[in-house]
Amino acid sequence: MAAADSIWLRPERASRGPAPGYDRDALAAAGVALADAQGLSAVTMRAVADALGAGPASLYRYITTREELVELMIDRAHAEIRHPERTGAWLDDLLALARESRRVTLAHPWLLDATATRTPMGPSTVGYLEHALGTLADLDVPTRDKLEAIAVLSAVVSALARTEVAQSRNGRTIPDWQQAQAAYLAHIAAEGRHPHLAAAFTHQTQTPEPVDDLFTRIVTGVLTGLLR
Amino acid sequence: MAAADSIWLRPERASRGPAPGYDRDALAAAGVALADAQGLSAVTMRAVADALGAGPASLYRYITTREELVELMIDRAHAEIRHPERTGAWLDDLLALARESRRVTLAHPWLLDATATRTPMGPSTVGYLEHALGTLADLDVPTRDKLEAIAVLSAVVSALARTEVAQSRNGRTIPDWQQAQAAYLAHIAAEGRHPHLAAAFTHQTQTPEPVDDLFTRIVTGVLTGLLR
DNA sequence: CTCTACTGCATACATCGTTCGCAGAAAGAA
DNA sequence: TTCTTTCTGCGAACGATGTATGCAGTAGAG
Repeated sequence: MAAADSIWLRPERASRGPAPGYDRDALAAAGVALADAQGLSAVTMRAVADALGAGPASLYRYITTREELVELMIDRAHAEIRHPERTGAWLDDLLALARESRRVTLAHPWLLDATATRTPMGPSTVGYLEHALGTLADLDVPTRDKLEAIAVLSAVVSALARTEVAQSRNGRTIPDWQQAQAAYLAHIAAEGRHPHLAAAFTHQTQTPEPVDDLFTRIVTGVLTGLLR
Repeated sequence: MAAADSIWLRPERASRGPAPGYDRDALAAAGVALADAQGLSAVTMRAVADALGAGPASLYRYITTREELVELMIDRAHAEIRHPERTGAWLDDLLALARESRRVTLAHPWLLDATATRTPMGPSTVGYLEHALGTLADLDVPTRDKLEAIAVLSAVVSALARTEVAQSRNGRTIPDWQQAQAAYLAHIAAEGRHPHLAAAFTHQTQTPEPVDDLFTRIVTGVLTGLLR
């Protein structure tokens, strides 16, 4: 196995030897269950092995590294993104796809951590990309602009989902770092050296916009700005 | 010290006891130097302590956790973002600020890892935000929209810088995961089940646009889309 | 001067990803 | 069938990491 082989190009089973007791899908499912319940950091090799009833070192018969396990988990989650039927109106279609992406991200918040630094490409992720490009097929702009718009769209959806997750956790227990950040910002605002920021904070007290409206408004703005 | 205290609100020196041998700035500088040279993962407690000539446990007299050290590093890097003079044209001003942000991010690529999941607020980060809001002070749109636009702008600048960093590393040695991903995408394109994606890849062979133009074009599109 | 609260730091610990080596099982070759 | 090859699960161990603890020494407060 060459060093630069994708797990998606490597055969799952060898031709010789005893039948494997597990498979990639089982590892991915166990990892997703753990991450859904306790976050991505709970997905340790030992925890996944335990969940499968396997020994800690057995996982390395299926993956070469922990990162590959996360890749499997990401693609498994991305498979939950439904591809809405095309209506012909590219903006509506792309909005529908973005909403699906948001839904799955909120269902698996650890995706924000897993895809924070890069987005590994697996079958489902590639399928998502193909569908997004298909949505824009009839639009007369350079292919380059379409790819850029899709990339920016993903970044924006992630950013929005991140703030949503942070706020939804407020209902239960507020993480230490958020409390510390809020305290510091309050101090800054009270200090008087940042008038625009202080003004922005007091303006914040109006009735909040429904999240769905906010999502639609921002995504629409970004997409129309990029695709004329 | 309460659990939810920001490092920026905690006094740097105690009133009693011997004079500290180092200070927060020295820790941050050592961390930045290590990260610039070998990436964020090279910033271990022991490595930073060694760089300072200190023992491994000494750092905890200045910070309570490794994350706080990274916070110090982030704010130190963000201090390098210059705040361009306001010309009165908000789009030009915000573009200039975005270019500064890009410049600093490319100078300290580890910022992409450090700020991937959240952006901790320190004095410099707050100063950046204040300046960005000031740039939009005369614009007649809701404050809410301005904050959103600035947040989306940051996300887009990071996303663009990430691809730039990935491509610039290509000049030297290509990381394994990039080779693997390229091989998989080539396989997908050759397979024929993803026509739009395959078409996009072949279209890619045109003469590349200068990076600065690409940056300006995308950021302009996003901002005009969001701020009418 | 005395006391108190800090300082640097050696040491230790728990946890993590990963490697190694071995006994046993199954597929292909004979 | 029998032999050989190549896989399987996995116990045990290794190196690295973030962090806690306890102690000897120092400097400002009283």
